[in-house]
Amino acid sequence: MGRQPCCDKVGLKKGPWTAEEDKKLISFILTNGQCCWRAVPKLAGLLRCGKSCRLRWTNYLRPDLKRGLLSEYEEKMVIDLHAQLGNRWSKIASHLPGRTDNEIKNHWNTHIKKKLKKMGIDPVTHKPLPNATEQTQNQQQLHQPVEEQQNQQPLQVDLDPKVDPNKEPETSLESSTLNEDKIVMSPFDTMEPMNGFCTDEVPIIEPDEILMPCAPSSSSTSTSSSNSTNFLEDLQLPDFEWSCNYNDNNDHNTTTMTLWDDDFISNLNNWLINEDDDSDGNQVFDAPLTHFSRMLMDSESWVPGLF
DNA sequence: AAAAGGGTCAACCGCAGGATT
DNA sequence: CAATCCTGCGGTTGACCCTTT
Repeated sequence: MGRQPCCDKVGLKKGPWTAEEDKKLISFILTNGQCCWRAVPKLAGLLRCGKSCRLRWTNYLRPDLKRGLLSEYEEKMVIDLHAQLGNRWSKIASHLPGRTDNEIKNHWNTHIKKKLKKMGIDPVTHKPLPNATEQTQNQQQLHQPVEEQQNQQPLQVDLDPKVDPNKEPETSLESSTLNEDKIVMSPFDTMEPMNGFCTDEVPIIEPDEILMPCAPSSSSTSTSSSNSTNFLEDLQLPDFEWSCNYNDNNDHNTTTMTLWDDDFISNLNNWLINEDDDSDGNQVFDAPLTHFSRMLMDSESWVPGLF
């Protein structure tokens, strides 16, 4: 009956990941794609449980991650989405490309929560705090309370084209049966100059849409990273330019999403091939440089859902 | 210069729901 | 159909870093 347990948790390493472990995990996933996480540690030669590998990959190593602080625009998105979805961080994250649920959750707990409290907004209910009438006026300009949103015609943003169009539209933000795929944008959003950007227009990167510069491009700056191992900084992944038709409040016309910094290919190649002297003498990955770019360009080489 | 305190965030834990046997 | 596993999610923790005293 059933299947074998995922991991026995005996002799498995815990705690911060080392650069060496990151190397192994990346090289494994680059060559094999995301398969059964349970098998990953064994196949990749890691003394971690599959869960830990998945977490490390999705929260830290995935090349399509945006790093650095959330922009003002992203913050507003998070606040609005949180008002609709509550603490469903993964749902919120799914509307913010390049951001992870963990990242958003952390940002919410460390930054946004305090900001909202300062502005006199209850971060849980998104309603004005009882003793914060003064601040409330302030915040109303930024983010209207839920009740007022309900009185105004909320803008229905259908984030999922598969949603039945004949469905009764959600009119209450506090509906306990809120369809998480239908996001009611706050009036704040309707007033905010969106420059044509809607959440349902967030471009989804398909693997075959990822353009990998084969030749090293001119130097580009890597995004800030507060990485304990400095691993990604070392990688210097080449920039992936994706044009978003929205502005954040800093008047940026485009948002650059860093996919791979420009020296990634050569760095990774050096790293995995030349520098990879495992203590046990195993070469983790010995594909030539060209293999990488071909693999990354060829959609068929990707396991669906790798990103 | 050192200690204390606070902030940040990567990683772990436990649970739920769906999948598999 | 029941038992078990797998994956993903949200809450929490603790190590590290920065600022203040």
